[in-house]
Amino acid sequence: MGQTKCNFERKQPKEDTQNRLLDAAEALFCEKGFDGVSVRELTAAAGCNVAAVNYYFGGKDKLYAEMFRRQFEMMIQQNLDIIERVMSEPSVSLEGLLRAMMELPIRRVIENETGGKVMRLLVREILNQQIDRELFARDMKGRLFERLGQAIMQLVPGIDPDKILLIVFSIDGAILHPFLFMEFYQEAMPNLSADDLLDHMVRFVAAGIRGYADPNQREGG
Amino acid sequence: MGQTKCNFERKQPKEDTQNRLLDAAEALFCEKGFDGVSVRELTAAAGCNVAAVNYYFGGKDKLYAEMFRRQFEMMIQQNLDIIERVMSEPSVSLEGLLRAMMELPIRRVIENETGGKVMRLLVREILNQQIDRELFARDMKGRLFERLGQAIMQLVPGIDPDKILLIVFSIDGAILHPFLFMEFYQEAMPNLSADDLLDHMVRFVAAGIRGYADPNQREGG
DNA sequence: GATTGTTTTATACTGTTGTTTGAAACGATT
DNA sequence: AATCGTTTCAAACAACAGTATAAAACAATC
Repeated sequence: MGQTKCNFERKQPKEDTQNRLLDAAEALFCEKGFDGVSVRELTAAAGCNVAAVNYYFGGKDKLYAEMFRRQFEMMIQQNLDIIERVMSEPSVSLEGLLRAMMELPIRRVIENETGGKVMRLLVREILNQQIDRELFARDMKGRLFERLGQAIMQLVPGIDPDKILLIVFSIDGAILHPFLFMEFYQEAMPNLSADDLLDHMVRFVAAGIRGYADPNQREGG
Repeated sequence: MGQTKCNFERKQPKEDTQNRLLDAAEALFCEKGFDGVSVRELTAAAGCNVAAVNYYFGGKDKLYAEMFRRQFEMMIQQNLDIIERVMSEPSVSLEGLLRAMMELPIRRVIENETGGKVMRLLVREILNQQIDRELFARDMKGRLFERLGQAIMQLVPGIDPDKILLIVFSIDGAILHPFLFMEFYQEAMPNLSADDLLDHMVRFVAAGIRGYADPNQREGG
């Protein structure tokens, strides 16, 4: 359906409006949520006809899902890349890993970039239970959390393997909170810089993790 | 408007449907969100006519706001009461305070009570920016967080007062995460009990906080 | 240049939304 | 029993939602 025979040339127009729709979806849905945006508003922003979203995606919900899938995939991969990069460094440390993982999202949300809004929307939709739970659970928990757990157990010895998932969840909670409530952070602490916040988060979370280390190793780095 | 002269008798019918509507609103909105529930569905659940919501509250949004205000007020007050109670005990400790604050919400969400759903909805709506930000900021941050910060500084000496708000926010993040993602916790760790989770959270957060203590006091309880 | 398959368009359709209306039902006071 | 204010009701309202349709515009092939 919707494929010309020569699929290397002349698919400019098709992918063009299709991508314009995806871009508009990203911007508008993140701003107002699924119900807050009408198909007409969406297509107006993309500069095409109302029927386009049905023609290309088969419905508003399908477009929503597709836009989400892409963003989500990107986010997971970025995080995995960061872990691999940091863990391959010779001077690797728990604090270094935590900072590396936290830096990108924090800076993004502070500078109010698109990536930040997408992640907020992601959480929003998980809460709204309007998103494919399987996708989230498998990709997020299965891939990212498992890898992060491995890395942390490697960095700080003596952690009970039964507890590592709880620890990873707590890290996630620490990252998510400023992400979700950045405006309250900034309202309560107008002079808070991204570096100050990062310093705090690394310090707090690292201490929390090291609380789980084998007491024999507790004092070591 | 809508008040009989003798206001001690015979306001049964009025308050009755009004409360039935608020109850239905609490249950349904928490389940499906504002847009997910129609006025007809709402009034059907409350067993009254569609016009009732406009008659009593002046609109769907006003009913929503009113139901929220009540729940929110209750939640803040409960938390403040817990802090006062714990802080007045002779055997008060940081771990004791944390456990007391975390116990109620965790048990609520694990047993899937109404209170848990309301809190999820609260976060959801803050993310959706559909709620009076002033109400949240003033009550939540202004009252609860300030009191909690005081209590913690009292319990673990040597914390830089400039950092206490960040610490309180991090505590909030630690509590919120299992709250928001309990189903993933249970899916990933089917045998996780409320006590196990509480133990972890208290341990993790307490360690994070004590990481901020004056090094001289670091070893003391 | 006619034909073909793809994309875009304007418009219509069906359903649902929140809200309004005016009359009926109710309960209590006179 | 008549009157009063209050509450409930069925029905209708206008607006907007997502989707479907059929014709037009387009680009490329033969």
